[in-house]
Amino acid sequence: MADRYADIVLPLARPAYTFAVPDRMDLAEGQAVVVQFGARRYYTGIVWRIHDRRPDVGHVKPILRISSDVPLLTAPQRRLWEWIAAYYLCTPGEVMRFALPQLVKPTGLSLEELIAGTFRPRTEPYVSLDPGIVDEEAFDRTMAGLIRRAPRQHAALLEIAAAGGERLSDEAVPRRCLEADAPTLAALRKKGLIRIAEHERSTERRADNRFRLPELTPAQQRTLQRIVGDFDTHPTVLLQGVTGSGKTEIYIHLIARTLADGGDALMLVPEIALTSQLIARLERIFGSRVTAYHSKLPIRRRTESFLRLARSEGGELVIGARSAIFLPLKRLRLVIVDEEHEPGYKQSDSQPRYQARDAAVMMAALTGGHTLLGSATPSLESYANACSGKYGYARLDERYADARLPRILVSDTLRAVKRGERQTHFNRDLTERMAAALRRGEQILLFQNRRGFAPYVECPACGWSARCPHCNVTLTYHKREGRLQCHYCGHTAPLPEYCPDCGGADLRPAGFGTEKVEEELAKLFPEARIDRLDRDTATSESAYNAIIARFESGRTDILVGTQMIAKGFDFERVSLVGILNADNLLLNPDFRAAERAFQLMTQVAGRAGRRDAAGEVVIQTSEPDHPLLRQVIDYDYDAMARTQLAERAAFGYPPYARLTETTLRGRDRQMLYEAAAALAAELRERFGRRIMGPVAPPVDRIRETYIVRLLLKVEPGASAARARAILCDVVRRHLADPRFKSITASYNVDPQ
DNA sequence: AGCACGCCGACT
DNA sequence: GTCGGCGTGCTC
Repeated sequence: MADRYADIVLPLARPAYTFAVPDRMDLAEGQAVVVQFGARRYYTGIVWRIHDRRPDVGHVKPILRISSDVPLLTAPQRRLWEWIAAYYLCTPGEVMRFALPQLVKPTGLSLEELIAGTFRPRTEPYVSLDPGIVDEEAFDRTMAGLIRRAPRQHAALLEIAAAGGERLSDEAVPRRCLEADAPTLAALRKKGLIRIAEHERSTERRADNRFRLPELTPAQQRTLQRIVGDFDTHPTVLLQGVTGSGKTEIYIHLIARTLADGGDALMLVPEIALTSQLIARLERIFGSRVTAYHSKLPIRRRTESFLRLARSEGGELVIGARSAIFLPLKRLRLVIVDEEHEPGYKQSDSQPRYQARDAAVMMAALTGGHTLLGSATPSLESYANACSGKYGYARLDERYADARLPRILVSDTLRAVKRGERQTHFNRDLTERMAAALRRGEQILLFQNRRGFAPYVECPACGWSARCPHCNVTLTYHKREGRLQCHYCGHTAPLPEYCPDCGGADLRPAGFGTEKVEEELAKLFPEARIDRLDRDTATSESAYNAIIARFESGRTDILVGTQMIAKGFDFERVSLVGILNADNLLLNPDFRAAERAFQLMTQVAGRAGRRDAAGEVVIQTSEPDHPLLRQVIDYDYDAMARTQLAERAAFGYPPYARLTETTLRGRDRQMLYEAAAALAAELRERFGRRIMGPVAPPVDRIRETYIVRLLLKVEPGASAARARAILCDVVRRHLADPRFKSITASYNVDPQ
């Protein structure tokens, strides 16, 4: 028999390495194995390909053992990894690091430790009757003895017996399913009447498919039919539904159909931490079929979900963040991407820098399933795909109960200042309406796109401002700690008393964030109950939920917040929404700025308006005539899309071009810029005007490391894949120059 | 990514 | 005289 070899993907930024398959090892592609890599390191890797070609190296190490009884990856998943690695310019190993974090053990483990470190499932206490009383006679005698002197123990025993089934048995029931309290159970255990033991958490699925589905309005019904019809001819359908039209109900019906057929459904949401309300609703309908998943769960929980799904035979519903696309759903038929326009679907900070929405479309294609992209304000990429017929398209324009969209008023801050109608950050247009709303006992949402108190501290006398010594940014003033902090490297410094430059004593926090807005509101409306929702106050899911609950129950009158207030919840009593400063949204130079601004303002505006009366929205800006505002006021998505698509076409931006961003980093600024300029020149020989830059990003130094970027634009029709291959090749050769040894390059394909 | 191998400063 | 700093280089 010929020698067998296997290419093993390891969780590293390296290509697959080839190991020898021991003679009697029964190995399949997609399995996890343990190998020795280097002198002292052991890794779990994934068998990518089995073949008989010996690699051209002196020594080929053998695979040490198979480490999983279930195949960890389905065939479509391996194809997805390959696609992500090829498209987003990383290695399959980097995809593995992210997709299977439970297999990326800390190093320094001995082989024994690594092997012993195989997964231990989560357990919970289970209670069972002691075998000694599992007998009608013995049980009755015991019960009779307890009924007078220990009624609670009597009740508890009865409950345990009843939970075990019709007939008396020592079957174990989960502790959490019992009403009996801990002391009672402890007493029973002490008497030897019951046993309590840790068991693996029960994983049985409920078998029935009769879900209690929400009823659809006629409009929703029509839209559902349209989607189902479009799925016959299009693997992907875009559902554009205005805020409050009930896209979720349609999702639920589609999920129910999928599960009833024995298929799996995956629902991606942009920020899973903020969707506990949605998860609860899905659990009420689909019971234990629901798995919530995101990368902030403890590894143990993630592993448990992962293995349970790997062993499942279908009928699963996963609701998760972008990382959930990597779960081993064997019968994936439906992927729903909710709020598909959200930038959070693109992973930007680390490899793999993938766009989960696009990966979802690819995954559904690989499994022959369907993808539904849902949004009130679709990304222009998806919208263009719908217009061109690449995606199916369904629209849902009716709000529930004919709820009207809130009226939007643009308030000119400069004019308000001139007329003396501006107090701190509030125009009179806004304060008057706030006062009126408070008088009527209605609630107010205020949106400010910047958290914290003041983004910088400056000296009005000489213009000095506090900057980070390690990064090229101003330090943010955190009032509560009374310190300055760098949001990039974490450096902190005390707030100086005097200006270090001119000795001036009048250092001022400048700019404003949510914390400052909150403080000013308290002065303006001393009797109002004010709360704040941003990353600083919603530090955990429970803190977030508490703020939301206070507002929902009417214990808060005014809620100030960042984007966070635009997500998830619908508040019935909100009659007024204020956008405190639209300027930074409108004047951002990014090519996506207008699209983002429209999406954000529309989303925030959608929070206003009760079932019975239209709400009002006040947008404060110094650019009241900006054409985008007209489109926001009219809720005219189509006009926005037409304008923006025309601009993108004229200037060659997505969806009319594909972008790849190359980032160069180095500690030696001079050398970095030299390398970048030379590289750009070399690339221009190949790509001409398709190369832009080098450009220093807004923050061009972080932790003593300088950053420059180059952008490659490839027009439709040309092969973006080929262009990227050439790009990587040129960059690799260029950086091989010994002078540029300390410079690193990274890529971001389709940057957001 | 890690870890080894390899050449220059403050410690027993 | 050695312990250890982190700069390059390799891992089937």
